[in-house]
Amino acid sequence: MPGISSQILTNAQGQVIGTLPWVVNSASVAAPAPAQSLQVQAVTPQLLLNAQGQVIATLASSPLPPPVAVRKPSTPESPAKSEVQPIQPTPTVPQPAVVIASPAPAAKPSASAPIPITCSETPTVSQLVSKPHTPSLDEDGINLEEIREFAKNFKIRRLSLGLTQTQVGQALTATEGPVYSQSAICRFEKLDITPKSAQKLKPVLEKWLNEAELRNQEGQQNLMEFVGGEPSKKRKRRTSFTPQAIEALNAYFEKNPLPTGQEITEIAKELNYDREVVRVWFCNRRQTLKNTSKLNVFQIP
DNA sequence: ATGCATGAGGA
DNA sequence: CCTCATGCATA
Repeated sequence: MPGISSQILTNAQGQVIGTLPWVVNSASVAAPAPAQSLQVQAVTPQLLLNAQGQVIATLASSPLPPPVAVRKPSTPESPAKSEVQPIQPTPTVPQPAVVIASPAPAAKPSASAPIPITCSETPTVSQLVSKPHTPSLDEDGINLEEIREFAKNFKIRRLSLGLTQTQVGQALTATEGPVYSQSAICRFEKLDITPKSAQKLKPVLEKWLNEAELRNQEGQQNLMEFVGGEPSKKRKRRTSFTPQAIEALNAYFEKNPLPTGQEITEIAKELNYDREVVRVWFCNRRQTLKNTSKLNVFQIP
């Protein structure tokens, strides 16, 4: 049915919540599309963002001048700045070789440049010598700047690939090594985590992203495609505190963020909530406070 | 994007 | 019990 493209609607997390048929200029769509087995998006996606920069929709248009597409010989910018990584665990996985349910690898004879990184900069002596750098390391000697830099770049590059946090999480499941959820991706991007966690995630995401970009260049967009919703363990239903309860809890927290077991019991009885739920509330409150006062305090996204 | 839950590890 | 790293579920 030429002339009709689909419009995919997603929520803030990039989860597909619906699709709409969309009629486009029929004159531009007559592509027989020979090699098209079962993938949905072999096109360059265009993202629609809201005020908060969240993806609210994805427009998939067909054969039109690709805005942000393949570019391997030239390097318009230098998103990947050469950076030294002091303590890289050096994973013993030489080639994880992303294994996804893809129909056929399809011989793509086109050679690809594995590492499109180019340093066209000729550093001057002064640059080499006097590098103010301001490494701003944290208590554990973690380079916060580097993390922030990468987090920012990661998001940009992820969006350039037209991928959502959810998709990255799913794709990660298919690859070997550590796996992280949409939540983790989200928190990493906004640095709503401890520097320690961030440092752990960085290599994983970096490696994955590089491979994803490579696939993209080769047209092999079959990086993901997996909706395998496997049954998960039963979980206690999330407690929803009333506004009054929240208010009371916050008041208690201000007075004493670390109540004793006895105090917890009293508070729980007072507010008529399960004791364990109240205890966990305090734990989470303390944790949230910590996370949002580290890497995050310096930036205002 | 975030709130509550889970589970490992440490006193 | 606490902290920490994470994730499911939900707003």
